[in-house]
Amino acid sequence: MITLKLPDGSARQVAPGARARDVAESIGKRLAQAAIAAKVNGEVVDLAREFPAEPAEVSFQVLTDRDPESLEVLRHSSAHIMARAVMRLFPGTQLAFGPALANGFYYDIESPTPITEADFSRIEAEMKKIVAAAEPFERFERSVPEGRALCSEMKQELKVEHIDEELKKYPTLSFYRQGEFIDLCRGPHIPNAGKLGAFKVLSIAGAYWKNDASRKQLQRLYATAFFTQKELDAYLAQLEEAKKRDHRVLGKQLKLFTISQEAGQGMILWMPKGAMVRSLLETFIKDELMQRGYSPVYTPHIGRLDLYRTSGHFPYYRDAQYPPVYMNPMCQTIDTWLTLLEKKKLMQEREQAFLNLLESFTKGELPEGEDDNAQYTWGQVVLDVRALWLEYREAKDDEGKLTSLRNWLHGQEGYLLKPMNCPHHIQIYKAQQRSYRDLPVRLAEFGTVYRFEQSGELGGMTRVRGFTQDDAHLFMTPDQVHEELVSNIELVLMILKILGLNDYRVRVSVREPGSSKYVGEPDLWEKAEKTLVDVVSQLKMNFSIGVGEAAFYGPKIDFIVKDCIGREWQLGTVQLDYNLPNRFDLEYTSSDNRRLRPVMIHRAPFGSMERFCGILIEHFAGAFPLWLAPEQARIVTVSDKFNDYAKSVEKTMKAAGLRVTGDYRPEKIGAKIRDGSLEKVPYLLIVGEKEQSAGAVSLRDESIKEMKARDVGSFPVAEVIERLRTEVSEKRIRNVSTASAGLADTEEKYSA
RNA sequence: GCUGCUGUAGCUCAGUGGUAGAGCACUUCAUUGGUAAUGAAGAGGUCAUGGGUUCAACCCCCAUCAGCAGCUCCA
Repeated sequence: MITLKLPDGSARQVAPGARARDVAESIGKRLAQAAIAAKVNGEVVDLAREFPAEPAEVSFQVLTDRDPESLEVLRHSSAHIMARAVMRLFPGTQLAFGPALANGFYYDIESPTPITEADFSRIEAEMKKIVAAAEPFERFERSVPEGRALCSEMKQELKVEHIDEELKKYPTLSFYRQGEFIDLCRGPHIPNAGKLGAFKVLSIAGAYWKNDASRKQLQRLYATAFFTQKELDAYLAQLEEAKKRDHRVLGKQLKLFTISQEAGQGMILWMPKGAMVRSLLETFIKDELMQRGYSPVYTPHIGRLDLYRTSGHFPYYRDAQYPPVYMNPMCQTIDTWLTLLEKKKLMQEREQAFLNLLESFTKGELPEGEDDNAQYTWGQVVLDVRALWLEYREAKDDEGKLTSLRNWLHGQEGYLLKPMNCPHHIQIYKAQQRSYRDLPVRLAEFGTVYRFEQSGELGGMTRVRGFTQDDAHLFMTPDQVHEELVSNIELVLMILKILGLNDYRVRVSVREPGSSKYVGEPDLWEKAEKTLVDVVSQLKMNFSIGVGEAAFYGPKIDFIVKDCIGREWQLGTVQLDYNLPNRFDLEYTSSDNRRLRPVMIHRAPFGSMERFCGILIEHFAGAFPLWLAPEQARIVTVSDKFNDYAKSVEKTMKAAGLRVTGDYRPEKIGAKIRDGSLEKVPYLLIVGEKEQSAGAVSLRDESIKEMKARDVGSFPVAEVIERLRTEVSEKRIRNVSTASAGLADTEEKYSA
């Protein structure tokens, strides 16, 4: 006999081979009816699963629609039901994977005729039929060869491939049958399709087979499912609400920023109100940094290619950069030539074309008189090209050709739009002799960088091609590292706290073992990674390890927050770097007069101003705290008889350092209040007969939820000024809603 | 970059193979109103761009650009 320990502490005996469903029935009929799955020793299993003889004692729980695990089971089963419907409507469909997600599920498929949004209603109708039939999910097992044969027989080639690549190491394969539909699947599943209360097919998108961009692209059908229609409706309503606070929507409505097709994709144009918010944030952090011993610096937006060859940015991350700017107009072409040769993709025909081009440049007379290219004369171009042409023809093999192209390009003057600020800051460090007494040197700059993100990645302010980091580089002795790390982590935490951004997680990002995308010696990496883990552990922070998330020069601690539609974004970052000091040969003089290598910390508490402000817009739903509000108060006159008094109030308040405007349109007061409210002005100051005679304003606080309670009474102007100034200096947070706008957050926020 | 969808007035969106509409916003006039929308009139568009099909294209086809969803990527 097997002993089951139930959640209420009681125990039950069952014979081996008994099913979870039998136990549920023996406990109660209603429980059995409500049962979705069971949990045995922490593992969720089918109700029909038989208890094995071993172990003799297990914990046991019946899961009903009230348990969160059940929803996951339901959604996974829904994926099967959806796949079954698709198979009926699109014969010959290949199935890949169909897992449950935090808010729904998907199934990756490949159908002979592509599915479009227009098919969603048909798919849903077919699913309804399957649900109405309420057929059971039946599990059965096969040996690997038998299972493979079964998949092959069903013409499910992707499943066969998966068995061959992954599953063949297991002793048996499990399948689930639902009517005519059989799917290779680990389970568990709901007892029958009738348990699916409400569902909706949401979207279709491309997804690579096994998440590998080099493999074929399948169609991924997204949907969601719930036990009741009411829950589904609530979820869809939440999605709608979240959309309204999307920073792209609010940014337009509140005139915070714009992106113009003419200025270029991924380029944020800060409008006056957005710029005000950013400027206030910058001032805030700048003041903090000055107190913490940072030195502000300024560096240009472009830098010589050699600088970035030394740092490693240029060679390591070509794909993510704007192409370099060369003085010689031929360089772009030679650069392409070199890249093709490096990637062994230079066809002979193509090579000949390049050579012909070079040769054509070496011929002909030089133009007489004034040259119309001020940066690089034709004479220089011809001489340069001729030198390369001669050398390249001499090259005996690909190696020789590569060398000639490389040497030539290295001799050409070129600039890169800077992808990072560190090399420039390093030059400032190097510009003078550094003693151990000077360290740590902390150089800070709001540095604008440019990265050529793939076009499909761009969106709003959170993923852009030009952005400004609240960057700083700290140069220190090895034994100062710990203290500097701690103080920077505290800075990030302080900022998040002041803004009420409490929904974040911490990740220690380390290198991917065996990957070639990192510079430096493994033992330095080892050391750096260990240091970071030690520091966050010591600070008793919850964190996860992000393998492969490190920067190419070192590991980092990232602070990641969610936007209102549930996507995660890295904001603050603190990075430890033993490599760039080596590459740039940085030194300081120690107390015993030796030349030693400093250590660097790169850190950006906001990450980028663009992304941070984007997240903030969503976090506050556009209603910024008073200290950040672009327009802190707006004077609303009851009629224009009071405009003169209102203007004097406006002047007084502006003189007191508050950002105040006046609405002097000949509109009715209700309309003006409505406009002010929609524009998320924190305070509206109503001015009419009573206020004018009393030297007062009537204060309307827009952060009060109940509209009728917003009128908080009449106060003397001086008192209102005092009140607002206090709120500003306290950086009081008004009206904060959760960053995820109530979206289900079933994932573990932290893992230790 | 890939797959799919979308692009009409400043904004949100209707629309038809026979050269365009609504609401809001804007301008003007009237109204001087006490805590979420006063009324009227007016102005405003090469229907993303470039080709093609057609007697005729905003509509159909192709390409490009951009946006959205997702995948891949993200120093």
